[in-house]
Amino acid sequence: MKRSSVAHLECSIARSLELVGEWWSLLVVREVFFGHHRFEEMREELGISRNILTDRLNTLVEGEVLHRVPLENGHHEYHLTAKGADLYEVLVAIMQWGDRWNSPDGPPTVLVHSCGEHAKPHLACDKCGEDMTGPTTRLIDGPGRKGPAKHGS
Amino acid sequence: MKRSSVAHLECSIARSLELVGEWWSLLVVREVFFGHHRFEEMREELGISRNILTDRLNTLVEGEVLHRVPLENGHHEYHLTAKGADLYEVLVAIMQWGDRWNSPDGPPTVLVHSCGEHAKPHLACDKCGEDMTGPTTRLIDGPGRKGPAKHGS
DNA sequence: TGGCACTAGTTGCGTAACGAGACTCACCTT
DNA sequence: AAGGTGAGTCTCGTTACGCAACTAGTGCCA
Repeated sequence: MKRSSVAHLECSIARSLELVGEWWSLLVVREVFFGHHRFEEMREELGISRNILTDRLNTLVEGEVLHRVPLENGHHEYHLTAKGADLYEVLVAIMQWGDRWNSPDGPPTVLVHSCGEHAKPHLACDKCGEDMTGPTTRLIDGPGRKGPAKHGS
Repeated sequence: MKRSSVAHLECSIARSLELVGEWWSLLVVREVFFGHHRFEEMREELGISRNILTDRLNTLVEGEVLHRVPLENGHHEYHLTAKGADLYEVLVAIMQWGDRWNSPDGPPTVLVHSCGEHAKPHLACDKCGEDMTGPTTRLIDGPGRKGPAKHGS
């Protein structure tokens, strides 16, 4: 049996994970964010096998998260597309969760904002600017739902 | 060979994925966020095999993302711990990315903020309140880094 | 131009993870 | 007592992953 697709779920989380939810995928994207654009660079940094890295890079290129930039010497580099760069918030959210719950000695890496502070980003409402934590929100069906109503409108 | 650990990476992203990065894990957490607390409920909703769901639930309980709440009839439910509830921002970030890039017909589910608007949450700096997109930030080493410096101090 | 090194893979093989369905076992219902 | 439901376990076949060895395309240097 092939690993199940989750495309039937009508859920943006499932659709995203279909593309970047495999083991290693988000870490490869992280490498590119950190400025490691070459195959061998990523391999040494992550300690991933060559064949797996090849597979993940191909998947990410097909999914338009990365694109290959040819170099003059016949080699090439992997760079983020706009879609890939937009994963920034996902990686930051995951990093912060790890900082809070899985880093007893403090965060290994800290974000600095252009305002000069060691900032902890948080989710804010783009309409009112207030904090958007779980209890302040609810879910409703959106225009992209084709199946039976799920969250009430 | 066992699937590689990524614990050596000294990275909160890697540590987080070590716990919730497996196939199905975040979708199981999503189910609990959506109010599906029972084994059969999640199984039917996700279409996941029983043995895999058993495994993922055990891993998430061990990792203190979920905990079992016993019911009077001998059964039990799975609920979020504080650590699990804190994954909210991660799931929202992933959902929004999917909304933007993988939902041509519009988002299947929409977040409504308590201010009454169909809001798109964004990352804001907790110090100055301004937007925190990639270009406005940089990374430096934090107190939890034990290995060689990586991002400069 | 033969030899060596570097980069970026590909191939083959062994092990671990996953998927489907059958089976178990406890409790509930009638 | 028979049947149904919830929550798993077991078995077995397929897929994914990890490693090491191999290949192919430069680049360099003598």
